[in-house]
Amino acid sequence: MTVPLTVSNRRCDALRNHRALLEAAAEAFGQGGLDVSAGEIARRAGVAKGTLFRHFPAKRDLVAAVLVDRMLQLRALVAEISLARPPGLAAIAELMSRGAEVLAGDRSFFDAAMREVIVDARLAQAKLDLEAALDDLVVAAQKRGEVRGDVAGVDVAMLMMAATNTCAPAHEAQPQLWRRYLALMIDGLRPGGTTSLSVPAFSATAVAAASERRRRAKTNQLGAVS
Amino acid sequence: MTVPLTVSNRRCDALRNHRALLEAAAEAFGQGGLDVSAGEIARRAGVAKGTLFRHFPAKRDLVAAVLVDRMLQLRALVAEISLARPPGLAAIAELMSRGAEVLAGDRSFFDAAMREVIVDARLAQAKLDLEAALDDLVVAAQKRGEVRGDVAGVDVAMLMMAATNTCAPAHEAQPQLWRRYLALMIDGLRPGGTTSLSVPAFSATAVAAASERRRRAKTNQLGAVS
DNA sequence: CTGAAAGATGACCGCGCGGTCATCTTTCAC
DNA sequence: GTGAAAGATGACCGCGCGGTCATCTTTCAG
Repeated sequence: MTVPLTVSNRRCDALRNHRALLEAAAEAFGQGGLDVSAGEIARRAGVAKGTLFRHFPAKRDLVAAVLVDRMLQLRALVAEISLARPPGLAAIAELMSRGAEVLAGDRSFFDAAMREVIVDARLAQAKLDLEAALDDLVVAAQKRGEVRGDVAGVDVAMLMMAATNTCAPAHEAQPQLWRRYLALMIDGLRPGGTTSLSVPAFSATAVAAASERRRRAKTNQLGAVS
Repeated sequence: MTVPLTVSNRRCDALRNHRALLEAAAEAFGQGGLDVSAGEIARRAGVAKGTLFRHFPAKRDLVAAVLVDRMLQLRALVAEISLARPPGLAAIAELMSRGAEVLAGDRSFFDAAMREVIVDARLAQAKLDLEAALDDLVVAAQKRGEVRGDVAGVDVAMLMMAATNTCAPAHEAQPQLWRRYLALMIDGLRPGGTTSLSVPAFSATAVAAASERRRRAKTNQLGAVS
């Protein structure tokens, strides 16, 4: 029996184009948000539009792939900081700072992409991994009394996004602006806060469930008409 | 000489349609963001598409008009709280909470609209008024030692937007989620923070200048080609 | 070297958008 | 009541988008 020598069963030119498309998409989305057209991305990657849609059947698949890359990048950042630093608020502050740097480079792509509810198995897994790693970091800091007890890992991600997204319109004029608001938010993580959080943290599953509910409602409505 | 009896020199049906369009646009943008089409807004207002473009020559003029309304609403909120409460962090906290309620109802419209650099005299004036009122509130709280000395009025607005915009994707599933992050941010406003802000606050003029610079660069580039 | 399969190509499609305009309707001063 | 001007109308336009497909090109096992 024959065993393939290459790990991937795809042709080498296909692999090259796939990588070029991902790279071009990451750069284009980072500069212009989700409004960058598929044709423009194909042009930047040096391939034809048809090739793009051969590798990514719909635009949202390309978006999902770029998002997965970003998630893995953030996940690696958490791992790096967890190994290099004692757990605590300082480690979380460094993570937020360097993580926000990544997000700020994306302009509003990350934000815009999160608004679309994208169903993609790898993306979901990357999200779960990242959130779990963040939870570990937060729990360790809480045990040392450096972070208030009522926050979770996902809150750290939300605050990073809050700082970078809100400053995205000013990115050209004030590229470091997000640092200002991130600093305020980090101080808000200290224990001794006077304001009760009063609401549970962001929940991706709750969002997905609501989106699904709305989809079904719309489908039923359309079905009743016809 | 004849003196007009009506304050406006427009016909009464035109006034009615103008108001209906503004109302429909505010509701539609609040539900679906800037992507809601002009045709859809006209339909909701009960007029034809041509009528919309008679009152607002371009879609961005309609957006600007709705934004001005929101700014005035927030401005009135600041005035109300300034009169009803002693100045201090508690007053700012209430303002942020009630202001964020307004913004959260808009979903991501406010956010999306701020990303487009809209040149509109009345909008610019409304922004300045709002910012000045916020500055007064913050300065008073700083004098009482309840707010760290290195924040400004515009920071309060930025944090309100940060909390609501970041939670906008979850609005359906967790309509109160923004309260959680707003609470963290308010605690970050207290004095005694360990993190230096290190960057000046958001500046609308800097953003406008950068946008203008980019526009001129692009124009020159196109001009050189032809 | 060869041929068949995998991949690349770009002209093409339908759609819905922002915006226009010739034509019809309403208002209101006189 | 009347006429003229202001306003309302909706068919229409050009555009650029996401996505398709018949045709041509490249790869690579045998």
